[in-house]
Amino acid sequence: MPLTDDVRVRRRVGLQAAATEQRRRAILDAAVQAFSEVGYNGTSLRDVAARAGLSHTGLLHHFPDKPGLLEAALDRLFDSTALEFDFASDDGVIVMRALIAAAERDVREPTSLRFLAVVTAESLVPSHPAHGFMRLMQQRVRETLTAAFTDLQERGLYRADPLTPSIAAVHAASLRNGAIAEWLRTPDEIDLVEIIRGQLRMFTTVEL
Amino acid sequence: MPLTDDVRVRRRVGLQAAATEQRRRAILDAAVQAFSEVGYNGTSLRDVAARAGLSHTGLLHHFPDKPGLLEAALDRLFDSTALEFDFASDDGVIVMRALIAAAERDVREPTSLRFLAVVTAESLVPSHPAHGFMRLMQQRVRETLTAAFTDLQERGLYRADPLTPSIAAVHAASLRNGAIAEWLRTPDEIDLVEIIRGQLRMFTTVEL
DNA sequence: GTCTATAGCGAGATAGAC
DNA sequence: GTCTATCTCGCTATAGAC
Repeated sequence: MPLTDDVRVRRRVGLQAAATEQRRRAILDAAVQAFSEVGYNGTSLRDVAARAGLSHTGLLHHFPDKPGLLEAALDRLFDSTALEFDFASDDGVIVMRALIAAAERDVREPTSLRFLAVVTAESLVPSHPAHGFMRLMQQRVRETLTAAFTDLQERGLYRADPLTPSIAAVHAASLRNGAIAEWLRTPDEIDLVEIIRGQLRMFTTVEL
Repeated sequence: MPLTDDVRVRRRVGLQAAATEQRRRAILDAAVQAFSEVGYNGTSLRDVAARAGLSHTGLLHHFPDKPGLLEAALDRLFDSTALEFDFASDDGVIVMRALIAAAERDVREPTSLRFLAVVTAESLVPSHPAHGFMRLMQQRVRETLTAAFTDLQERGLYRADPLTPSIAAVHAASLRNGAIAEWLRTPDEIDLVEIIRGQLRMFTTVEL
């Protein structure tokens, strides 16, 4: 039972909603760009708004405040990443390959990576608005990797002994984040994909 | 040939210089504390000055400006670290053991570690005042580790093949930085020393 | 060497017109 | 839905008294 039966009204409302959605996307794109360049703390709402082509009060019509803007940008990033790569698979081999595929995509298309790395780095201090979110993500990544290495071990494809799967998970997560930071500082001196692939190879007999 | 022969004047001047030096140290201690808690960007000169027990203008008598304060704090940290641990040794085994000893000290006494990690993280964005300094440090660490692994390889104590010493250096530096960040977020869930020792063991046959 | 006072800026957020 | 105008705040840095 629609609120209105007038098809012209519905169409107009639909168009408006689509335009608003497009506006929101443009603002989020601008925010990701700005955050990745100067960090969340270094970015002003006026800066984001200018990149998106509106005033900062116009921006605040679409998002409640600055932390809300960051949260929306992070949510969108994680939703799209989950769609693209199957980190949730039960199969450890698939997770290993997803890690490498994600690194290859990140090197080709580094905007999202830079955004996430910069915000992750900033959020090390507990007062940062994304601190809690990032700690949750860190724990989820560790759990995912632990499950993947455990699966490999049960299938006889694991060779990192005496490191346990949960220790190996910390190794893999730490090296990944550390290497991303090194790569962002000196992209010409590091082959990020090979660093990550090289470490995962030390943990499994599967060809990667 | 002293500027004055009056021993009382020399003594008074010496006492004053010592008091000033002590004041500078207190300010640097306060700055390291503040930076480690809320980061360089999140810290105001008023905050540092209050912790050190003087006004922010009084602080600016001892340091030229905010970037100058950060630089002085970083210089002091690296000078004291170089005194305490022999990272410059030609002997790869000594460097490996220094890395583990430094981690043990860091876990016991985490203030310096937290300061360095937070500033390292923040300085990922190029506009940060410590960006250049940290990139230099990153390259120096890589060179040091490459030399250490090369030394181990020449003495038949290296087992990370097919990883070359320079690749292993990136692995070691990245994992160290990444693990420090993980540990600072969830200190109870990670044994930082064992993570670092565990990785170095994968690279050498020496008992660590 | 340290202070008070203040200049000057840029930020986040709100009010109200259109 | 977007704007201009404004409020209020905190910051770095300087000037000048003591």
